[in-house]
Amino acid sequence: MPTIYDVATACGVAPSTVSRAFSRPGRVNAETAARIRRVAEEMGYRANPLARALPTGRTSLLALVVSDVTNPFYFEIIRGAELAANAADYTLLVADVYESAVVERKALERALPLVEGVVLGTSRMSDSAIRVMAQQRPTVVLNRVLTGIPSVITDNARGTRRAMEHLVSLEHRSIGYVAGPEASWADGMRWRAMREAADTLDVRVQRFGPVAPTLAGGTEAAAAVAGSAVTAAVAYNDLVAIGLMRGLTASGLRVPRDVSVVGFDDIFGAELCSPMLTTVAAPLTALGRYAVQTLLAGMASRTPPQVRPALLPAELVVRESTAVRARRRRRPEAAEDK
Amino acid sequence: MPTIYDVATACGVAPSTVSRAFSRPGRVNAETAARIRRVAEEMGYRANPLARALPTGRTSLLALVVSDVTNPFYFEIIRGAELAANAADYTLLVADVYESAVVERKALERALPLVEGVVLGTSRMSDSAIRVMAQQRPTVVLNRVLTGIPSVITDNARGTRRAMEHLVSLEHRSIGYVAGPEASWADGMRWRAMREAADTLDVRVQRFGPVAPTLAGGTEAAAAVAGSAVTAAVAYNDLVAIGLMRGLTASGLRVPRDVSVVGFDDIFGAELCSPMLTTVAAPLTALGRYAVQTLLAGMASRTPPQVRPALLPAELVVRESTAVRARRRRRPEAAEDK
DNA sequence: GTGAAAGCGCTAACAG
DNA sequence: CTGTTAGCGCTTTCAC
Repeated sequence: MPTIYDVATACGVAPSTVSRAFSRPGRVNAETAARIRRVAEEMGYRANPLARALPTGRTSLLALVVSDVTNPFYFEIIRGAELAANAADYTLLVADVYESAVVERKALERALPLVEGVVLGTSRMSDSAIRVMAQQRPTVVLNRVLTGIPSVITDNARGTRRAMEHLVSLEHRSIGYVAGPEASWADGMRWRAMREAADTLDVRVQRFGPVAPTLAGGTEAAAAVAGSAVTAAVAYNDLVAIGLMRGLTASGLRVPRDVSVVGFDDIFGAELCSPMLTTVAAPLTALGRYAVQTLLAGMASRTPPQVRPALLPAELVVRESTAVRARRRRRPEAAEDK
Repeated sequence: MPTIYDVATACGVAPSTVSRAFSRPGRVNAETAARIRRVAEEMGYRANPLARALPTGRTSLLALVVSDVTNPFYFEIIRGAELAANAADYTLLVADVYESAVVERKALERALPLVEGVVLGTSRMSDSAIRVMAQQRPTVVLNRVLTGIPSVITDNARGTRRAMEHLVSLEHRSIGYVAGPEASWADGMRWRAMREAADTLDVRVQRFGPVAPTLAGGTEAAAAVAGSAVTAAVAYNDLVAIGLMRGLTASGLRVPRDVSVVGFDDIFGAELCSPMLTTVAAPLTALGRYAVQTLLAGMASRTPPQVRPALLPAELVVRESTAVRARRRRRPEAAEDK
């Protein structure tokens, strides 16, 4: 690997001139600059990023911390973030923390000195812990609002409203919500939006759960939903929705004929199930992309950037799990046992 | 951020002693070492990884290049790789290359000077390009054999045999294979293993396709499969298998009552579909883990490591898409049109 | 516009 | 066992 010195001697100039030719092309004679670049090219010279980073701190590395790489929710987010990072000539470091605040701290400790900024995807750390680390490096949080720290979130309220309007247009008048983890900020948001939409649209809503945000969680909620008067249900997320459909089917109901089901997020898998899931699609790629763009912007301007969270629009994707309410709700066999 | 100098003066020793206290604890007085560590701890000293890497080249960074982060096939691989990397106190850099050889080169160019080694997951680069980059940094390839370069692959032959045995035990005697991309090394492997198993087990096999390795590809193949005498089909991968089930269902056949279907890989989603897919599960996490362990081992010993590819066992996961062959094959409605 | 020189924070000989 | 001395390759004043 040739160094800047090799190029310098080959060009008959000082190393500092070579350096300038790359970092500050304006401040060097156009001709010499061109010559230097050409020679460097010929020699196959590549600046050593480590050596550059040591005096300047510019590592061209950004960290994206995800709570679980294995969760389909993140795939598109990672993709979007990486796209934006690469576009700005940054490399993205994805750290997986297995849903553990402890691992998250460790991963951050490891990565922080290496990166110029970090985006926290659904962090498991406390607000105060996040604030502490935000002082060390520019930070953007995803799916969480934290006053003083830039964040980008999905417009769940609007998405929920769209879902409700859709169900109402399908003549549903009594709609259930299968709640996710109590601690989830998104869950609170969604349930509140549902109640508001219910008021506006003049329909009844009923809350089930909370359940774990998994297939099993959804299945677990099926009995209660089946036993209720509800003709449609919105679930905390797609996994819960799919589990719910499965449980409903197992207890003798048909989706969507007897009960319509709507999920949240539109993860990979929402169109793998049968019936394919109608869901409020989170702008996953955009979320990732916008998060790093916000981060980059904040890094560029030394002033603390936008204080209010960026709201990215959610969109309702209508597939097969929702249909016009049946004239009469068929009683599930399972419910008769009770 | 305190530096090594701050710790040194605070302890009344030379900086090099502090350095030694951390990197070569044996070569320094146990007492002073302890004192240094304690003081460092108190001051919140953290070695600057950049500064350490510059003279030594030890960045504690490994790269994992995946052809598409968005492909569920990789989730577990990434998880496994990250686990192994972290266990060895390395950080994993995941680079997504959007199925493009060009992007792959670029990503590698960016990451190579930063990392100590790289694992290539289903690389889109040519063999020779891979060999060139393998000279720059220790390399391990996944799902591909490349003489001279360590690789770790799934034991597809055995997995295929298990699938065939399973189908035969279910009384199937005529089995189809829906082929994936011609260029796929795994595809050739699987089809060959099927033919061999067919000989051993005395059943007939028939090849369909090739189709794209996607849901649509599978759906596309459904007509041909439905029109054939085959009572069971093995698909190139899970996505194709799910698409196939869907297509079969659409043409009036029932899975598994009329046709049994088996996939490959056991991606997230294989148990989301209905019926849940019986599939030859690739040891995804193990693949990732073993790849970085192999890489690390190769980096430790200066001798070029194991030359023959590591074969990781595949396992048949029986779910709902396979069943005993029906007495008589019901003719699909669609097939009668032909 | 260009060269010289002083580091960035750490490691690795080399002496003592 | 410990201190001294050079760097790693690049950037950045500061002079000229």
